[in-house]
Amino acid sequence: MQANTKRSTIKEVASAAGVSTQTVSRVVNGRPDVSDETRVRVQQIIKDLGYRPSAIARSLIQQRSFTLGVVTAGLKYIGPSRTLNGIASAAEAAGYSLLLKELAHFHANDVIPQLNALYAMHVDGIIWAVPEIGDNRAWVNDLSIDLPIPILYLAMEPREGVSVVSINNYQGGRIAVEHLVEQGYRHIGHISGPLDWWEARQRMAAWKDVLTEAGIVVQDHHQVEGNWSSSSAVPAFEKLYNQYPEMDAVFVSNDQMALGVTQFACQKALRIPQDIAIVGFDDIAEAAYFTPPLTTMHQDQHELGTVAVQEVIKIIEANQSGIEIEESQTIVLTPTLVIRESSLRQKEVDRK
Amino acid sequence: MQANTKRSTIKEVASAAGVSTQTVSRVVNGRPDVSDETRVRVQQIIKDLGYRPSAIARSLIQQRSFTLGVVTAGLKYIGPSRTLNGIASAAEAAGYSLLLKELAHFHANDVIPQLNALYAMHVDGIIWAVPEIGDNRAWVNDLSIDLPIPILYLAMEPREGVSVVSINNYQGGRIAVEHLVEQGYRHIGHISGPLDWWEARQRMAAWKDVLTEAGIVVQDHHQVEGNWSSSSAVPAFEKLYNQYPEMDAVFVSNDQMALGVTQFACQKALRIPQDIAIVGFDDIAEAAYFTPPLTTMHQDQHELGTVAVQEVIKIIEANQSGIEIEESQTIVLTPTLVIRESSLRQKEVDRK
DNA sequence: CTGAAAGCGCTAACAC
DNA sequence: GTGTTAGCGCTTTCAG
Repeated sequence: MQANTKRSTIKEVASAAGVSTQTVSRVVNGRPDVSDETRVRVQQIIKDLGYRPSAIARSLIQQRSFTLGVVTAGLKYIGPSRTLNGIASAAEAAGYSLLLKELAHFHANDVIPQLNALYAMHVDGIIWAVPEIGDNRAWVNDLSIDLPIPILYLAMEPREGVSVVSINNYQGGRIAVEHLVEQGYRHIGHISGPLDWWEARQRMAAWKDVLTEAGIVVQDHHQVEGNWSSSSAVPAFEKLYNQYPEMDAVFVSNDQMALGVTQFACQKALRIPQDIAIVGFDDIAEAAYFTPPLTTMHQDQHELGTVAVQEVIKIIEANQSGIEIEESQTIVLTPTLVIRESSLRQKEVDRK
Repeated sequence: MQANTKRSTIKEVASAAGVSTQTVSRVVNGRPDVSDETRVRVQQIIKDLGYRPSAIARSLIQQRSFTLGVVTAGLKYIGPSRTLNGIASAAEAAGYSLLLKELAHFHANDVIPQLNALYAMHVDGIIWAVPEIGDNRAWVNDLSIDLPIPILYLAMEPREGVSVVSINNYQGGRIAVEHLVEQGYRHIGHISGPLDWWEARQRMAAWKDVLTEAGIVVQDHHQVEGNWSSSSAVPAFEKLYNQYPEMDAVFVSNDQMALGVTQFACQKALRIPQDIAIVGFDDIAEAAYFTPPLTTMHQDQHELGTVAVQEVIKIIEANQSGIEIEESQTIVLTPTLVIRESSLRQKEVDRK
């Protein structure tokens, strides 16, 4: 039992045990070249003194911290949190600690201080998990902030010379809209996310392409922009419905907005999916319990995080052992369609 | 522009500038006792070499890291994420970094390694943000893991000799149920969270107490246990409804479960709130867009996090300047009622 | 205003 | 098996 006052050092353990600090170090690190007798004695003293080795002193000398830096934003939303969850569990499994920085805003482009702060803490690698918005990626190719450690980018448009792990939003959008087309819908509107978001543009582009390929003419007034929130979707859908009254289905760029659409439709006595079919994106936990349950694109943000961790660590280990590996890898995960009631062409029997 | 290869040191800067490392240190730390000429020259060289001071070397010598350890669990749920969000923004504002550990399970009680890992990284304080479940707090009073740094506990039953920042779940439960009683409901059921959770027990106790005080007899079959998820609420509510058919209102221990209840009610053609009123707990972003919009207890988990950070830092700074402060403070935040349609006694006019 | 020496807590490399 | 020496990158202390 140690006193709750100060950190005990390897030196104190050494002198209490009557050995050198070196021997204590060997015991702590489980090296084989210590006699059993010594080992046991030292271990006992370590316990008695409540000695806990200093990881940062070790980092300093080994030039290796077994720590990963993570820069994120918008943790109050479930998407970024699920990704962080994946990062945290993979890091834990790999024996790495996590140093977390959250940007105050998604748009923040004063990123240099964040990067420097992480580097100052000797992180072995960095995962940049802030979504790509507007020009907040302009700095990526700025060599002046080049760090001697790997940086892995999440949820970003793949780029030359940069490691990226991403979800294929374009493909996801295609699958969603193709599903609606297959169900027989021909007047398919779109509520997009904010169009300065790369992900929103990808999903919208897919919507356009699939319809065009199906021989359906896409016009500007078939689409309205939301801001990802349920509240934004209510006026957005109202506007869309007014300017596109033939609309019989809508691809909504995330589930929160789909919820807003659902509420509005309910108020206007529009039946889902008989009068208007809905497909969302994300597959949040609540989607299965909307009224009616929401068809949506499931994206595995948890896995996005775990893959990211595995990739940085792969690069770190490779650098460590001097192996040259291809610098910039790009990994893309594809979302999957989860079909629920909100998008199903009803059979005659279903119409009461 | 430095080469993307290795960390440059204070020594390199010093010799390149023709000064001592001491002088470089003074420049880096903005000390006044350097001539302007020297300062400018050194700053230029720092830039040229891409020198970034090592925070861990500094931590080692100053015995102070300006880093907080955070232990959390369940980041895939929105509650813990919102708290982490609050922690992160407050830490950023105070100039502290965050070292994050996520427990694989809520129940994990092998906490010593987590604590030790954080301490090994020289964190200045720890925020324990894992909910209190079963006996996963048994270790709190175990002196053998006493650390020489402050630990602040979140969302835990207040205890002697321990600093706690918590949300008053009992009070929140009372407010929720009192609202239903005021609306005129007399047959109020309860779907609780898992009863090994302290928070679930608190809310349930409040439900019992308020009804009893109102002269309403509470019986065992008026309550059913869920597991916080929407899916658990469907069979839970079905069972509750069968065994308590007079029930005209239900206090559900979180919003996800309230959503499950909503869906089931809708399928059974039970109208909300005419046939069954619902009050939830949490005020998740989606709650305002349920059909009908959900009355719920808003708990400010973001603030829970910011307050926690401010408290640990207060203790840290006090210890630092040798001031003795009362060791164990308890701060309790109270949730607020957000009234929406799901709980309103309808006027005649509202009934079509 | 600037520098030299010592050392934070630990481990690599080498001796014995 | 175990100890000694040196030093990771920085700051504190004390001289000048």
